[in-house]
Amino acid sequence: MIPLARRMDGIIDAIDVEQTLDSGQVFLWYKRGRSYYLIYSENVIRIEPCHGQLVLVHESKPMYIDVERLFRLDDDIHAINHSIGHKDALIGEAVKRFKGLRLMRQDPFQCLISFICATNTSITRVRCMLEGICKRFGNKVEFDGLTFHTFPSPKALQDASINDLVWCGLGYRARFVKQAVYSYLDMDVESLLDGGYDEVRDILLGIEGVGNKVADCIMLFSLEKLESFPIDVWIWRVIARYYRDIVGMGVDERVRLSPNMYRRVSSTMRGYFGRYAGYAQQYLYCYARAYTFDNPSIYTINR
DNA sequence: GACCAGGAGTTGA
DNA sequence: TCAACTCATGGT
Repeated sequence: MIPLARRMDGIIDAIDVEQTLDSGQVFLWYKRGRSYYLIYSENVIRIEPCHGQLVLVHESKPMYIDVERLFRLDDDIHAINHSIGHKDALIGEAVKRFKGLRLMRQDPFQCLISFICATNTSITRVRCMLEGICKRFGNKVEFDGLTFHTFPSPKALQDASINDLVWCGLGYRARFVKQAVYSYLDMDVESLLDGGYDEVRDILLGIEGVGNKVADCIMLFSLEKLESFPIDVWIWRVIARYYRDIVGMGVDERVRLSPNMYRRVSSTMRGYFGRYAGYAQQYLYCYARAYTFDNPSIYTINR
C-alpha cells in the first residue's frame, strides 16, 4: 500500500482517483469493481483507492512505475492550491469542489498521440481511437483475468500505415499521427523535459497536427511544464464569461481563437495564475464541465 | 439535418 | 494577421 499525497509533515491527503482519471487528461483507463486499470505505455497498472487515501498498485510488466510520480505526489498540492485558489472566487470554488483532483505525469509519447487524436472530437471517441491503436499495434495482456491491449512503443507504431490508422477510427488525424511518430523518434525527450516552456512549445509546434492547445496539453501532462494553460472550448467559455476583464478586449466565446489570440490569452492566464497555472486550468476545466453554464451558479460567484 | 466535440492546416484577402 | 473553409465521425 502506498500512501497518496503524503506531505512532508506526514499528513496524508485524499486523492479522488476517478475524478483524476475522468478529468480529460488521460483516456485509456477502465473501472472494474473497485479497481481502476490504466494503460501506461506498455504496462497495465491496477489502482485501488482505499478510503481515498491509499492505493494498491500492481503492474502487468516488471517495469516499475512509481505511483507517487504517476500522480505527481511530489507536488506540494497544499502550496499549489493555496497559490492559485486565492486568486478569485471561481478558482477557489473549483478547487474546493474538486479537492481530490490531481494532475498526472504521463508518458510523453502516449500523451502526444492521445492529444493529436483529441482534436475536434469528444473524449469518448478519443478513447475509441486509442483503443483501436492499442488493439492493432499494442500487446495483448492478460491481467487479473482481464484482457487489455497496451499502448504501442514509437517503434511499434512506426510501421503503421495511414490506412491502418484510419481503420482505427482516426480519420483525417491518421496522417498527423503517422508524421508525429517519426518526429518523436527524432526528438530528444530528455531535452523536452528539461527545456523551458517557450523553447519546448516551439519544438512541439513543429510536429504536424500539433497546434497551441495540443502542445500545451502535452507539456502540462507529460513534460513537466506546470505553467501550461491549455485552452479548449470549455476553458475558452470560462475565460470569456469570467476572466474577460483580465484577458482584455476581443474576448467573445462565439469567436474562435486565432493562434495569436490563443498565445495572448494563454500567456495572460499563465501570468495571472503563476507557475501552477496548469493546475488552475484543470480545476476550471472540471468545474466548467460539471457545472455547465445552464447552471447559473457559476455566474453567482463574485470575484 | 444541424450542431458539437479537450483543433489544426490551408487558403485568400 | 485573420476569417473562412475543410478535415472524419459518432452522439445528441
